[in-house]
Amino acid sequence: MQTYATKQRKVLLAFLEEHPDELFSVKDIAAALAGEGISQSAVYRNVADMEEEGKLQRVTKDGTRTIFYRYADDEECKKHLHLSCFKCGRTYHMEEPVTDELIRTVAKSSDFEVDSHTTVLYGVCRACRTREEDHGTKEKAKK
Amino acid sequence: MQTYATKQRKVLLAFLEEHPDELFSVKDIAAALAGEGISQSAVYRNVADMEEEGKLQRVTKDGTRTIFYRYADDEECKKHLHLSCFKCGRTYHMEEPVTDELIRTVAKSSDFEVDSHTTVLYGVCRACRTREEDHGTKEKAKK
DNA sequence: TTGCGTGCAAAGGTTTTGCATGGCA
DNA sequence: TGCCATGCAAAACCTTTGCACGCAA
Repeated sequence: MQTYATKQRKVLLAFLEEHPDELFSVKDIAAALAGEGISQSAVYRNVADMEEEGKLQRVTKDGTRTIFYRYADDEECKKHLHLSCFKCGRTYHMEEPVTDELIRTVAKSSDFEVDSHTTVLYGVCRACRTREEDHGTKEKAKK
Repeated sequence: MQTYATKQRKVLLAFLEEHPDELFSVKDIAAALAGEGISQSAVYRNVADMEEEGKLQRVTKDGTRTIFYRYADDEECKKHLHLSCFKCGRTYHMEEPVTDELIRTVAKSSDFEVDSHTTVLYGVCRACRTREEDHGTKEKAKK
């Protein structure tokens, strides 16, 4: 796996490295790289490889049944868990000590070894909560 | 949404209630209910509704690109997070106090509100770890 | 030169939809 | 009776594959 560094792989990798923390479906990637000389099947094959190699983390997004990916080959990122806001789609990085504590806690209480590469915590980020509150206020004000 | 209690919905619900903690793809459900007089499209439509209503939790399973669902309408289950073992696929229920603590910790450290309905922690359960160790031992013994 | 990875197009699956009909309230 | 939900089949999508060719090592 990943024996040749083809032009297509370089293009894909470069694209992903330039957009860390963003979520892409295979389709998104194919569309973004449409002019770069990489076919749709090459995207599929490479994404599948990269997921196996652990360079991509799979993330789901609320409404759709589609699977999204996030570039996750950063060394630092391997040490902590990620938070994905399902309002804005932004990715947040949990602090390492907090991550470690969380993993230890679960290990102790449930005898379960959480895998930080596969696991993503979903919820709502600060920015989105604030925005909602504002909306709420405005809505009230209107009435 | 969910205004009529049709025969098909009852069948689907009954099936899911009988198999809590198990993961099903839409296809699995359609297959299991093949003889029950519910069409594939009805399964699709109902599953989509139920997911929106929060009765089903979406879970990913390693290899495949398929999305699985877990019945999650139990009142107790709404109070805690779930752990999904990616070796055996079993679901584990995190204790409520631990869940609360985890959510509080993340809220405090990252200002992020974890949603226990959307979030699933993936990893390896005790049983699977033990099994692997055994294998390891056996492998060594062989050499 | 060797053989992996690519592109293309076809095949294989999965999910969604339109429309007429049946069944719940 | 009035509508919502279903079934069926077609359409729309998405993903995988076979094969010949090009390119990295």
